[in-house]
Amino acid sequence: MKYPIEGLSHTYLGSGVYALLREALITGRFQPNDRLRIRDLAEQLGTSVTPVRDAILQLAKEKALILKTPRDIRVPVLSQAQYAEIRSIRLALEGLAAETAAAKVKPEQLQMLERNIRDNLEAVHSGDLIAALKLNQAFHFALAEIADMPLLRDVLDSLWMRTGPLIALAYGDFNERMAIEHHWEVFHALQKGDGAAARQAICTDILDGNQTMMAFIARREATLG
Amino acid sequence: MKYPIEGLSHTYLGSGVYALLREALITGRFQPNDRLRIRDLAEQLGTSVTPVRDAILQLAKEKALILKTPRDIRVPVLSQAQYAEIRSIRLALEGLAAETAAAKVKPEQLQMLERNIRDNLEAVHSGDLIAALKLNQAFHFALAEIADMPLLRDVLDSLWMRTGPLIALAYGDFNERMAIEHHWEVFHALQKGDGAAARQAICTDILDGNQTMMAFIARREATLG
DNA sequence: CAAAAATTTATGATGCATCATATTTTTCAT
DNA sequence: ATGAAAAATATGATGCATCATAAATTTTTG
Repeated sequence: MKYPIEGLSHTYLGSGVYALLREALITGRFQPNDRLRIRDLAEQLGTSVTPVRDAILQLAKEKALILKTPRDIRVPVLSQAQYAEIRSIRLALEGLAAETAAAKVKPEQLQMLERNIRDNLEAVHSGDLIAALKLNQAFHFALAEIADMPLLRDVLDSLWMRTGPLIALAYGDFNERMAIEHHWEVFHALQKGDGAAARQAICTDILDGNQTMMAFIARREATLG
Repeated sequence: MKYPIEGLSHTYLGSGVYALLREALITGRFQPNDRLRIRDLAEQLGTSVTPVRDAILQLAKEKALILKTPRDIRVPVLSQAQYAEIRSIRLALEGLAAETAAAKVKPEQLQMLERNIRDNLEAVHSGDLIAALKLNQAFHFALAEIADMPLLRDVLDSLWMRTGPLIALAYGDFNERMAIEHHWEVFHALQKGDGAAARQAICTDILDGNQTMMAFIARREATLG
């Protein structure tokens, strides 16, 4: 697996490495409990260790990576409790974002959302898991952007990165279809400017598939000790 | 001003520097728009630049510091919009924490809260601003801990760090008393196990003084351009 | 052969030299 | 004196050498 780093913003190699690792986490290129090595990554990326180290320290701060010991860097394995907590936080924050978005959404943003949902449907039908995961993420983040809440958006980003490896793994394993019908409900609620309905819909979307995921984690915990 | 770094966790000078800078931000030792220099800090702390750089990059990622240009590192100035957004997020998350805490709180935790409130009252009466700020913060974080939501706690921590310099500045400027009477309401709600009341009380606490703070920001924005 | 000890290896932390660039100061022509 | 140009300075980014330590491997010993 190669990660070319061509053409990345100069004056900040570290940011480029960060972005690459982040992407790899969200699209499941790394799996929970995978170990990362600064030197290896640096070699693959063709940089020195410094930018890689910067990026890894940042990801570790967000808990998107774990420094089990000072030199054992791993993709974290989420416990059921951690997954449940993230879900609770997402319900609160994405609910807030959706509700706020309903009062602020502009026509072109609705168009953008509609486009996203259609693309996502297509990706799901054609079995392109990575594309579907990215579009799903984009939809959720879009609500925070429409709500004009960039800080909230950042918090979501951080939460998402932590569940990324697990989600990708689960969907990859099950071959289960990602369900996005609730995105339409969110869309229509925004269209009507109905904040309460938008909140309700996005929360349902988050809760949808929750049982399956909790069961998946439970099974993993049982298997791997 | 000296920041001794004695006796800090070995195997990680960076964490120590991070903790010191964090503390300095929250207690108002740095003011909004202050510029920080890696080399200066390294010298004051008696370390090399590497750990300082690590810490600063981390703080920048959390937006507790801003890299205006790659080499102009500053304490961010919050706009009214940013302050308002943080307030909205805090209402959602601390509300969730308080509500959850009400269902889980243990007697010794109630004692701890009571102790915190009494200490805080004392600090306010004796005019010890720094102590009062720290105790206030500890109270809010305690709710997340009682709710057993460590991730939420981390998010709050990050949000708090961003408002820290502003709050400290505002209170220092006004000589206004920090009001903590709502902490008692939270306490009694937790005692009764009344989640809704706990949520209500902590939200009121957050909103209390909100007008004053918004006005303060507005005045600053007008003054400083 | 097994357990303990010693050695080697792997790997991140730290410090620091160098580089590029932004900022400041100085110089100089008008 | 003024503004432009040039030089000097300050400062973060990057790469890398070195260090400390944990992990793995080999050797030794009973």
